[in-house]
Amino acid sequence: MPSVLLIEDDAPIRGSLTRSLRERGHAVSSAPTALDGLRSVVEDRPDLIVLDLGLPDMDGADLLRMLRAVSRVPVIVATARDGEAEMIRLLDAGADDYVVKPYSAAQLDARIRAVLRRVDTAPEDTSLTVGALRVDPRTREATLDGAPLDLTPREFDLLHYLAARAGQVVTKRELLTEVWQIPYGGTDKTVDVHLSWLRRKLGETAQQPRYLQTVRGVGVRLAAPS
Amino acid sequence: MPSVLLIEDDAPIRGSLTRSLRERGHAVSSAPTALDGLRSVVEDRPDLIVLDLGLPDMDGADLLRMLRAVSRVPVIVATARDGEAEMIRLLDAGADDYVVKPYSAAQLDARIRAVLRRVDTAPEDTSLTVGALRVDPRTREATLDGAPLDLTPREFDLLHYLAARAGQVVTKRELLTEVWQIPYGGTDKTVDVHLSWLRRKLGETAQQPRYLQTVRGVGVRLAAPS
DNA sequence: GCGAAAGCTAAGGGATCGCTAAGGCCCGGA
DNA sequence: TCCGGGCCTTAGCGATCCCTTAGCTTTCGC
Repeated sequence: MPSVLLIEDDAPIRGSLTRSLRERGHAVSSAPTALDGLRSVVEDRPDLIVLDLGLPDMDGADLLRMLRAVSRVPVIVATARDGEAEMIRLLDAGADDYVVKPYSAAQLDARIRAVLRRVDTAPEDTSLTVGALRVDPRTREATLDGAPLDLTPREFDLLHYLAARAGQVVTKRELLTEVWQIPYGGTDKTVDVHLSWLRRKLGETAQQPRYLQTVRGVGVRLAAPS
Repeated sequence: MPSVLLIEDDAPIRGSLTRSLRERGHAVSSAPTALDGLRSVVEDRPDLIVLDLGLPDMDGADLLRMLRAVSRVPVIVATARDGEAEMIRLLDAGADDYVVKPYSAAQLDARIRAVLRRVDTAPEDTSLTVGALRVDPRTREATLDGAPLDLTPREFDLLHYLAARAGQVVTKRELLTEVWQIPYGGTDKTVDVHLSWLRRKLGETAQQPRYLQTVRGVGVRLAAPS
């Protein structure tokens, strides 16, 4: 279900829109100020933002520029009827669509679906490629030679971390702190076991490595086979 | 010149720190609130952020998390003397250093330089080249004439240590303490054996040295062949 | 030519690593 | 609330690799 963030300072409008959009099948969060909106963008990672202009704490164009700098979330801007000149500026500045106030929930819903459809068909590619191995953190899918790998959460995180550092040797300590989020303590054997499982799913063994090379005494390295 | 962003709500402090840091050779911008700080981060892309806790519009930990989500700018946190518990939390949350209020501009300047130095030297290319020999500690790969050398951990560490001091004579004692991490004790023969193995893998002998030259009575030297 | 330093080979033992299996935790469904 | 399944951790054993030590030989300096 697509999640929508609504940035709107007028509480009654915010409440009724939230309710209406939820009824129409969106997961909706909302924020009354630019600052709360930014925080929500970072923490909740919404799929789309509806941004009402005229916020108390920040100019709409500024906020839009900041949103663009932070992520590529699509933004629908809501503006008053007489602000069409600014509207054009905002579209140029990277807004994906706009609605003119007052607008109905049905109208907004239609715009949201349209924008999401458009964005979905041109998905941004965050995937990493190492040889015939592809790792996409956005969808949390990994494929080898085009065939999907069935990985557990840890296995995926591990593979992704290694793929992001392809060619480099990574110590087990580093993996424990970065992938496992254990700053100290924890045992290397845990990593060993997961590496073993990864190897199996990658169709290789420690004796016949292809992607996952152990560097004895140091750690492990993910690299394309030569 | 490194650019520093100072996020601090107290205007007099902000002013005086800005002036002091400029005198010490930093390009300084400043922001009185979390929101302005975020805007400045996005727009000015500072090299480092000094973040004073106790901002009016946002909790320090939240802001730090947002900063981290947006970019990897190093952050120095300033806190009151009695906030040490929170300090630890913030360091765990990704702060790079901290200063305790009240602090002098000189002190802050020192911290800034230290953090920038640490960050600058981190992602550098660390590979060493001696003649046709290349040693990269990051990937732990060594090549000779482009062909990879299959080295054991100790052999690699030994070669790397010598390559970092190419042309210099290094004693076996020094190698035992620095490469083997044995401050005292240990026998030179151990080093001899490893040097022998290294020679073999480098395709040379003690009689016909190319890179690895023994200086009788003193130690060994790694140098490009003439 | 002698002694000390260095080179090299071989072998034993220790550390690391690979993999399997078992136990426990968490979460979702009944 | 109980149950079941998936997933992670821990434990253990076997295998492999690598480092050290020992011993002999060679080389160098005097």
